[in-house]
Amino acid sequence: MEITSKNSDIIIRNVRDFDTAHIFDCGQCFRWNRTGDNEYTGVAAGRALTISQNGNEITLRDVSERDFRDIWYNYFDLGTDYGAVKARLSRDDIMRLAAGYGGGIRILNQDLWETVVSFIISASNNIPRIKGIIERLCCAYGDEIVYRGKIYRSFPSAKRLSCLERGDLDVIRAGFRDKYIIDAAKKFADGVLSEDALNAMTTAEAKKALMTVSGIGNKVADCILLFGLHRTDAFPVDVWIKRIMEYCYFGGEKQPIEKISRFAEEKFGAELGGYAQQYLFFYARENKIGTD
DNA sequence: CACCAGGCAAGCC
DNA sequence: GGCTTGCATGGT
Repeated sequence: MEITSKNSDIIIRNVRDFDTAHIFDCGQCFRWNRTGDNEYTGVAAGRALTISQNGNEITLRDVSERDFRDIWYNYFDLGTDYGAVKARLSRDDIMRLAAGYGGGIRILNQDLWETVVSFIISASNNIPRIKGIIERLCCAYGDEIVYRGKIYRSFPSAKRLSCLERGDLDVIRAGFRDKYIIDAAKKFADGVLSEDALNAMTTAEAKKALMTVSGIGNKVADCILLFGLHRTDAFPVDVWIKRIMEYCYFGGEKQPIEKISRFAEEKFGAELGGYAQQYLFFYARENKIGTD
């Protein structure tokens, strides 16, 4: 992997295990949209970015070297060897298939607060609508970001949302989830929960702490652990994972979620669970496993 | 137009 | 402690 700066772009050559279509469509993030051939534009960490890919060459448009080093390198998890992750997972035949199919997936290092709210919104919802609600939330309460002549909006802070009153979230049409967002905002703004404190905890402790927020249950907590705290031992079991696990590992027979979680823990272990989950989720959704 | 979506909390027994 | 039900809204 070689990183160079050209005009105001950052170019990454000979990148391996990186595919924007896989990364942005494996269900981990909600603020990236296709804006052209092999091109996506999104907002993260208070910055907007257009990224395009041509084979194993990546271009980040109008980005300073400083922002690349301080923000995007880590955001795209460029320091992790996904080839090694896939090699270890591929000792299992099913995982070899899934990891081959979504071979360019990377688990982004996203903002904790944004993942907290995003996955609270995800409960009993579909992905297009989740994206719409989050976009309306940012438009209503995020800060303006000007990038390449267009206006984008940052994800609003916990402090900003914590002082909202009942009804202020009507405009985002989040349904019954609006009260959960406010509850989470108050806990994070007051410091009852904080990233530093959560980072100091074991995964099990952090999960328990997250679940004190109304609207964060078992599954949403696992998503926050994996996507917001980068705990790759977390293995969120949603309807898609449940279906593909039943289909692949249980002869198509229905299983309780708890049993699937235990099976994954034993099979993938603490180090590979989260990665396995992403490859399976992408494979299941792209191939509509279990929907007919 | 039903059905259901990356579930959860509250209310039951 | 396990099981059932209501929840807002809109995508398919």
